[in-house]
Amino acid sequence: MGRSPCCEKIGLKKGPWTPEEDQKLLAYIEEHGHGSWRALPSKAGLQRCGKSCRLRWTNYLRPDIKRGKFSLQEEQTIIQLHALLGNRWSAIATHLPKRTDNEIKNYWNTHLKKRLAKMGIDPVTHKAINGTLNNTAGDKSAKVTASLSHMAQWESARLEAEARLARESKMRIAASTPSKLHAQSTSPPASTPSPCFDVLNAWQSAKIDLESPTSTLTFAGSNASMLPFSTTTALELSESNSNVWQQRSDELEGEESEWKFVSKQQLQGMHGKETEEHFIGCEESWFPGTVNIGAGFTGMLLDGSNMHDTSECWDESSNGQDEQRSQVSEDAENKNYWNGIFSMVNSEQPPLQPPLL
DNA sequence: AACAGATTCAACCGCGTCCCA
DNA sequence: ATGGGACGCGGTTGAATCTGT
Repeated sequence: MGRSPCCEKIGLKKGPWTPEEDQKLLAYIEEHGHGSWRALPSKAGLQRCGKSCRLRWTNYLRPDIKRGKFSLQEEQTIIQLHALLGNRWSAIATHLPKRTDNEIKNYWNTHLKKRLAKMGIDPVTHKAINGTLNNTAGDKSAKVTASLSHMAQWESARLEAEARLARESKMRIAASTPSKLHAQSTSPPASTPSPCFDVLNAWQSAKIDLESPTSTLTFAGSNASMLPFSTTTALELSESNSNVWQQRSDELEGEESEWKFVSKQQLQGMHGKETEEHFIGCEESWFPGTVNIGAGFTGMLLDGSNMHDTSECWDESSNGQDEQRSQVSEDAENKNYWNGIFSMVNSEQPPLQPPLL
């Protein structure tokens, strides 16, 4: 019920937008706001249906859209959230500032899904495809995945609800004046970047020692809570395994290769602790030449046990001591991990976006 | 240079949900 | 409680572009 009449039924234009149409739509929304999408086209002098205008605005013309390549962290976040939420693109987009659900969906379908498949990971279930991974990783994967799957099922529903709340809150915020916004005691100071829930930050807050005095990484952004982390794992890897890293780096080219590099670590059971950047205002600031380990959530699903050992990175054989330790602490770590994520979800305001004009 | 196949991504389609009278 | 309008979401399409032969 309630379906809008299609464009062709009322003789409206379809297909690609012309610069003139874009200009009309932009000018109208800048002056009046979009208001009712249904009423907008005639008011703006466009021979389009409201739906088409809304899509054009939300997916392309909106000023707060970041276009261009996805950063490594964005890719990781997408994968992680997809593992939790499935094809809930709008919910995933809630956690990727300046990216649209459509863009994320396209990127998933054209890039990430294929890469995961190539790596032997089922992009739907985020589980290892039988026989495509080495035994160690595969065994761990099955074990850990089984132990986490019920949690994921429960909590994905919860995250969905959180995403919904975030959307609603965003709408309220968009309707509020800046002064009202500022008056809300739970809101962050207007002068600081809006907090953006990031599952990686949650991960870090739950599991990672933030101190990394020897870090060589530099990052944009000033909010300490959003600072990325150069972890001991990353350092150990970049130092003790620098030769190997160099060798591997030589073999790999470009961002995609680096992504593969990270993924291989995950598959081999080596989980570094993420280095991280906050997306807002510092995209592309990660260091191509520095090990940027994003074990991340898919990694957790594949192998949620160890976060300590870096020597396994390029060793085909796993470290038995670490494995034992991992098993002992597995449950506790999983619990900490999930608790960290969901306490972060609960404590964070939804990502704020500039109010629509 | 020309063609074919593959890839990308903006845009469309149709359904579900929300809201209001 | 119900029906209809409006909007948002996820899946799909197809033109444009890229890549390989």
